[in-house]
Amino acid sequence: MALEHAILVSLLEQPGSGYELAHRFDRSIGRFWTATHQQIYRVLARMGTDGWITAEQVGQYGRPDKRRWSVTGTGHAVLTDWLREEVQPEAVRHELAVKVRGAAFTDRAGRVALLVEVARYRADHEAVLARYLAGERRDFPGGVPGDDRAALQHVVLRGGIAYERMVLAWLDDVLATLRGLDH
Amino acid sequence: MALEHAILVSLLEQPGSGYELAHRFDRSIGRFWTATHQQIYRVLARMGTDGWITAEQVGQYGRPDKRRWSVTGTGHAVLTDWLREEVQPEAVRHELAVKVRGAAFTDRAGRVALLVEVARYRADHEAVLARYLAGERRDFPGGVPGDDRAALQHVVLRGGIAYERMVLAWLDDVLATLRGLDH
DNA sequence: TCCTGCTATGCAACGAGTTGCACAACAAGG
DNA sequence: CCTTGTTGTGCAACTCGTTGCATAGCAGGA
Repeated sequence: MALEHAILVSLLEQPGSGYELAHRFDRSIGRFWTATHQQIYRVLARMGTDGWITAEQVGQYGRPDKRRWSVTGTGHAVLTDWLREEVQPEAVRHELAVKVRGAAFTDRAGRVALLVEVARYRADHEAVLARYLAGERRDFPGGVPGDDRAALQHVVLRGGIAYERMVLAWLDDVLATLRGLDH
Repeated sequence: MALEHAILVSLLEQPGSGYELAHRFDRSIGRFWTATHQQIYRVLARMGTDGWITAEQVGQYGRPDKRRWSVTGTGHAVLTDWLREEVQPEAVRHELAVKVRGAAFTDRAGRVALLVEVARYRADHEAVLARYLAGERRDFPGGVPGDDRAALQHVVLRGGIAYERMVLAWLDDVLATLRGLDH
C-alpha cells in the first residue's frame, strides 16, 4: 500500500492539515492516487503515532484550529526506503471497458443509453484535460525547467495530460464503434 | 463495485469455472479489471446464492472436477440494469507517479535506483503491448469487423493498446527527466 | 523418488477503502 | 433570520481486496 507514501510526498512538498490534504488529493496528486478525507485522517493518525509525521496546532481567525502536519526524519527515511522498492503494476479498474464489452449482451435501447453515457463521460475527461493544461500554463510557463522538484512535478503532469488525450481519442473510437453496430 | 458485472460479462462471453475466470482476469479482462482467484470464488458463491449464475458439475479425466458457471436470466437482467447506470470515474492508482514526485526528496543514489526501476517497469509494459498486438493479429486479422461482440471486444483491445503506447512514451519522458536532473 | 508445477476449490484473518453520520464555528446571500 | 457553503476533525459500520494457508490428484523432469 502506498497512501502513506503519497501523503509523505505531499507533506514534503508542502506541510498541511488533513483537510488540505484531502483537497490536494482531489486536485493534483488525487488524479494519480485517490483517497477520501476519512481515509486520510485515519492514516494521518497512524502515521503520527508511528512517528513519521508530527502535528503543530495552528490557531486561525474565524475558523476552527487546524493541525499542520509535517514529515519527521523517520518519515523521510521511510519514504527513501519505499522509493527503492519495486514499482508494483498499476491496479487498473476501467469500468467503462467492462461496460463496452457488456454492450454486446443488451438490446438496441441499452446501447443507445450507453452511447449517451459515454458522451457525458467524454465531456468530464475533456474538462480534466482543460484543467491540466491551464495548470501547466500557470505553473510551468515557457517550458523552462526550474529546480528538480518542478521538473519532476511537470513530468507527472505531462503524464496526466497524455493520459487524458489518449482517453479522449479512445472514447471517440468507442463512440464510432457503438454507432456502427447493426447500423 | 463491479467485479460481479465483470464476471457476468466474462461468463456471457464464455461460461467457465472459477479457475478459468481467474486466468481470464490475468489475461484479457484482467488488464481492465484485476482480481485474485480467492476474490473470484467468493463473489461467484454469492452470485450463485443470489441466482445470478448457476453451476454445472463437469467431470474431467485426470484432473479435479470443475464447476462450470453460466449466467441465468436474472443475471442477464442485472447486467442490463447496470449498463444503464452512470459510469463511475476510474479509480486511478499510479504508484509510479507518486514515486517520481517523491524522487525530489531523495539523494542521487536513490534517483539512480529509481531510474533503473523505471527501465524495468518499461520493459514490462513493452511486453504487455507485444501481447496485445499479437492478440489483435490473431483475433482480428485484416481489421474486418465480424459481429457486434467482436467489434466491441476489438475496441476495448484498441484501448489497451493505446494505453500501453501512451505509457511507454511517458516512461521515456520520465527517464529523460530523471537523467536531466542535476545533470 | 522427490520436487516442482498445473488444475481446481476454498477458508480465515487482516488491512484497505467506502458510506453514512456527527459536531462546531463562521461567512455570505436571499 | 434562515439556509447554504466552507473549513476543520473525527467515529462507526460495512464491504472490498489481499495474503497466507490448506487440500488433492496428476504430469514431468532431475
